[in-house]
Amino acid sequence: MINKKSESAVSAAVIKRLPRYFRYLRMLLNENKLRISSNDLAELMGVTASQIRQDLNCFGGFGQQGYGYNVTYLYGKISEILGVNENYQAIIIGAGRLGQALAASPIFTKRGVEVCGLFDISPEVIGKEVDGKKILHIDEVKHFVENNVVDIAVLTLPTPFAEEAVELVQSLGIPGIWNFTSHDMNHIPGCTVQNVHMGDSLMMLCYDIRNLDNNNEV
Amino acid sequence: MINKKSESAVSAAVIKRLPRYFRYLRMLLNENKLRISSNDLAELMGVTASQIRQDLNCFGGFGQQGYGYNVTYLYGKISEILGVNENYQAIIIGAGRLGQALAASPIFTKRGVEVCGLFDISPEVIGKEVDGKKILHIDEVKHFVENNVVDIAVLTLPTPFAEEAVELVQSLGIPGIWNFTSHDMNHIPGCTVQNVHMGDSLMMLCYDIRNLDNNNEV
DNA sequence: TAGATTGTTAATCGATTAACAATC
DNA sequence: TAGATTGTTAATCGATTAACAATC
Repeated sequence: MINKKSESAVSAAVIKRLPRYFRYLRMLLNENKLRISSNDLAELMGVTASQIRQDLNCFGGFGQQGYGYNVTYLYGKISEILGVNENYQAIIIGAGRLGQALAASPIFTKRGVEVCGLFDISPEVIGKEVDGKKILHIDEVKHFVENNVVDIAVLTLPTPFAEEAVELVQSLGIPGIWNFTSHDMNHIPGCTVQNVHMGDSLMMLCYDIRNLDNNNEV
Repeated sequence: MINKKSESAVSAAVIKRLPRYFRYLRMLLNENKLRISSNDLAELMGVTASQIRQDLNCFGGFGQQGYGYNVTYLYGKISEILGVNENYQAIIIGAGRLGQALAASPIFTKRGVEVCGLFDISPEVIGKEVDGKKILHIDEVKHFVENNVVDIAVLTLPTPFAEEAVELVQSLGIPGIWNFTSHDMNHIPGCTVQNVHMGDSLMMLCYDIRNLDNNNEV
């Protein structure tokens, strides 16, 4: 059983780093590294050992003085914290190129999430099979959610339909929204949202390129 | 001409917020709002007016006392800062479902970036046209880059090939990497990198769902 | 036991917010 | 001019880093 050390929520700054720990620990496991100190992990990841120890201690003492951290154990704990073993079920709303790409990729299964349905409005894609699942008409989603547990709605439809989709997801009582549109979604009552905002990432890249070697005049 | 106010670089925390300002200002323009105060914008975006004024002042005084900000002018300035008018050229390395989805989406053009080439190794996709551009064999990329200005390499190939791809991009002298693999890319000499890490986003979503209503026992 | 390394407290640093003088 | 709102300095808050006592 995992409990936060206190009643106070763990800060977003810490949560944001957990998936990265998860990735590095998985890598260590693949290399059959069974033990690692905060110092060695810090060097590997390019962060401070202090930060690693502080971060992990938000959730409990996973290490052992004089020894370090057992990689298998720590990986398991972080998986638990991140809900990797919860077998969350996701539906994809908007089965265009992006929705289909995600459905066919290992991104979900690698993290213990299962895609259980795809929905769209376009007759061109409805009925098509992606990764063994048929794309259904969005009108069927209500019936589907009533008969299946759905934890996550992946929004891969065009941005102009984002607001509409949020209302639908809310009305269906799906707790998690994974938002790929460029529509800002914050504070949706009853839902928790992760905004991917790929466009923002591209713009930051452009900023960085432009400012690479002090060439900051126009 | 845009200059940072001092020689010191603007903090990453500020840069990360610029695309969001860009989005909101575009929205205001679409609504024919020609003028906005930091207070009104703050309310709209759910941040403090102080933060907005501080952020903008990293780049210059774009407002006017007693009046506020001219939306058209401010949008132009932020576009300039983010390099929207630089007409950056991107090639997509890995023209699978995700690469094709991005190439066919408006994500690039909306931000003034142009996709000038797609590359892959799979005979199944080579020769195929996406958004009017033919997918070429990766062996042709060197020749292509020698004859075309390329600012950005979009890495949409499977993670196991990420390291190889980085070396290639580096050797070609492409300054910007937009990384969609789950391979961590930091401190690549000569390159600036933006990691999308969609998987991390999905994991944070799972964490949030699991911790929605204090259900933090396993 | 001695050495190593954690867990945790204290110090530092940076980012956010508040306040207000400058000024349109 | 008076009112409004910025640009900017000062105060607060939170996050990161350093230090070290606890302990395996």
